[in-house]
Amino acid sequence: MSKQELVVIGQSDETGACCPGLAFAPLEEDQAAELARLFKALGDPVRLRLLSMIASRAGGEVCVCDLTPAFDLSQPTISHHLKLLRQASLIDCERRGTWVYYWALPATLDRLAAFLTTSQTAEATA
Amino acid sequence: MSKQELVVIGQSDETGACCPGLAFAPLEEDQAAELARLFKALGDPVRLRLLSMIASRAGGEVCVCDLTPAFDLSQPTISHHLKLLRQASLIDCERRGTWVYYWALPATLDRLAAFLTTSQTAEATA
DNA sequence: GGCTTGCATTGATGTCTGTCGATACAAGGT
DNA sequence: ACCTTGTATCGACAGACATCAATGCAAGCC
Repeated sequence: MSKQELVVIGQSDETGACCPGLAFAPLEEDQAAELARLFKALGDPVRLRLLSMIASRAGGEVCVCDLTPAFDLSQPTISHHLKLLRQASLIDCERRGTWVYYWALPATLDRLAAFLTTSQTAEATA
Repeated sequence: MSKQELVVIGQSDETGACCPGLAFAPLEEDQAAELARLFKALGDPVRLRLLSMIASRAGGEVCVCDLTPAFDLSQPTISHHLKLLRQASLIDCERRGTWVYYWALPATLDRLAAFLTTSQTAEATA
């Protein structure tokens, strides 16, 4: 166990447990729309790589200037993908001086993970 | 950075642990493409509802004739979405007499859930 | 001030995708 | 054999999306 320093960012959706999990009850229409929006954000290889690069970063933050050169794509395209990830509350960013830094929002990721998990877990107390 | 080449995409199903999890290492390009394909299948509200209706079904199976009338969409459209879910290995089906029955494939769901989970779990034995 | 660099936004374009009607196929009943 | 019903496939079309070049904006530096 390393001192993981899990930050628990001031996350948006309070409980996060919007729905009982895919395998336990049919989705309501609005929940399906909301979740589909999030999964759609994950449904692109560039965004998945961006997100993994950000989420797996040691310090928890990545400068855009480190992300862009890792792809064979134009700078506006990377910026566009980062925006979509941000709109899905999967990442957030802050400008510090000249550079902009991105970090992952684990709450949203864990919420999606919980939704997909088919085996019953204890945390479904909501 | 030399022996970076071990690709290990041989697997596909069974164990499911294709990659160490989004928060623990940047994705390889092939892995990102493969996972994006799966998430894209989840990135539609109709498919999410279909999948949850199938996965949460008591007997484990649902007849298409029970799925189609639950939507305000044409029968070919539902059939199309079911095909996409099947191509993502999220569900499978079998024809029995006149009707076709669908069931969920938890392995793929759990694989995606594990990939999204940000906290370290014991099963990361790969 | 003016110049340079890092990143976001805009506008355009080609491709992908969700949807439908029409049709084909499969199986059971007559 | 024929008809009926359940499901999949085909072809077409409108809207969404990924991508780029051009431009805008913010911040540091001369």
